Amino acid sequence: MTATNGGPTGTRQDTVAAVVRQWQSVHPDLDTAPMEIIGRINRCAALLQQAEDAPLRRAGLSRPEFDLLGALRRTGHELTPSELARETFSSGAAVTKRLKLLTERGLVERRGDSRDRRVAHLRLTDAGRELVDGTLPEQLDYETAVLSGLDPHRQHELASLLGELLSQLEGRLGALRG
Amino acid sequence: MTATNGGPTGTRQDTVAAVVRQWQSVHPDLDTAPMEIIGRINRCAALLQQAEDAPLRRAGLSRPEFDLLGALRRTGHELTPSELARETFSSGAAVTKRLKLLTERGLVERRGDSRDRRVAHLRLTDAGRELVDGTLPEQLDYETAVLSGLDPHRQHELASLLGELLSQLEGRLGALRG
DNA sequence: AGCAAGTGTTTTACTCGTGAAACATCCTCG
DNA sequence: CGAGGATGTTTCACGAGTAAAACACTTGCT
Repeated sequence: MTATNGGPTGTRQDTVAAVVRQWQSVHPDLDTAPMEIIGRINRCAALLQQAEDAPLRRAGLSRPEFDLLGALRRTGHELTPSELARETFSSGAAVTKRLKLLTERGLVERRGDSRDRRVAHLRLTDAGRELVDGTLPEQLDYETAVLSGLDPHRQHELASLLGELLSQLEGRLGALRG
Repeated sequence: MTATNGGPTGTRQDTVAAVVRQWQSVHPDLDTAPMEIIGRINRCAALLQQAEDAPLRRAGLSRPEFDLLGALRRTGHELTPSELARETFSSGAAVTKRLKLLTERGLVERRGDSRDRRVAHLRLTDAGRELVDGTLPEQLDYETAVLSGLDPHRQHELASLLGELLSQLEGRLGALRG
């Protein structure tokens, strides 16, 4: 009955596998393979977001906020709101809101462009940079721990496959039309 | 300068790789390996959610709504609101709201338990079941197309690694404490 | 110069999800 | 039997994101 599994390597079943099995038994004709990737990515993302953000929350930051600060830190120079939106994959409106909060908290400073008075330039304050630099190592340690159930070889393999998928998606999406 | 890459296999770089490179150059001491998995999972999930839901939206359903209907369909029997919440990994409040809309749309029916008058039992109406059965194949076809950039062998590999990661996460998360 | 079109940013109105409290009902045990 | 606590579900108040409109400014054209 449980024939799809590779072998008795002690691998406990994940919830997505169970869901897929249910669908198979209701619609044996359907090719449910995509669920095993997409369903798992979604579920992993959800679980990781819950777990992963613990060190960030301790620093009083949400992940989107940290992403914004991180973009400023890692690029090493000022960014405009629209650049921040691109860099963090969020909408301009969301960036505006976050910037408002983060500047109020003194983590980010705003400077108007002298030539073009529409645009703003954002940079980290000292406090902001210290917060990022202090939080990032903890965050990475925590993420390392979260992933430690997978041995290094598999982690590398997974990272590489995800990279391939992602670069395909980033290149091709938008070309597809439902 | 660009030494970490495996080889010139023609693989276009994904955005996460670029972000990781930036961090490396700012903090060469940090182990950024987890980002290559977690960052990519998050980014894939975001991209997939945008793309992937096209056939669902045509059916007038959001993904959470479809997940709810799908849970009823694939289990094949009635479910209570709390079972639906568990099954779709969402909060009870969210399930209540979705059920309200879906029953108003005539896709789901509610029946009170005769013994315990607190609990409700939900089932698909004929219209609901037809909608699920009509939409799922299109959805799967679409997902297949979205993933088609990866050859079948790699898809299988990826699914399997994600399954391992997910079952680790589902088992271990909560045991970790930031 | 001065207007139209374009671009960068913010505001607005709205949707959706959440946790906590409220509500309804059941169960247990004195 | 009836109070107290547990359990299933819904309501409430709120936070966060979005698309589209509004706003502010620049640029190019005549």
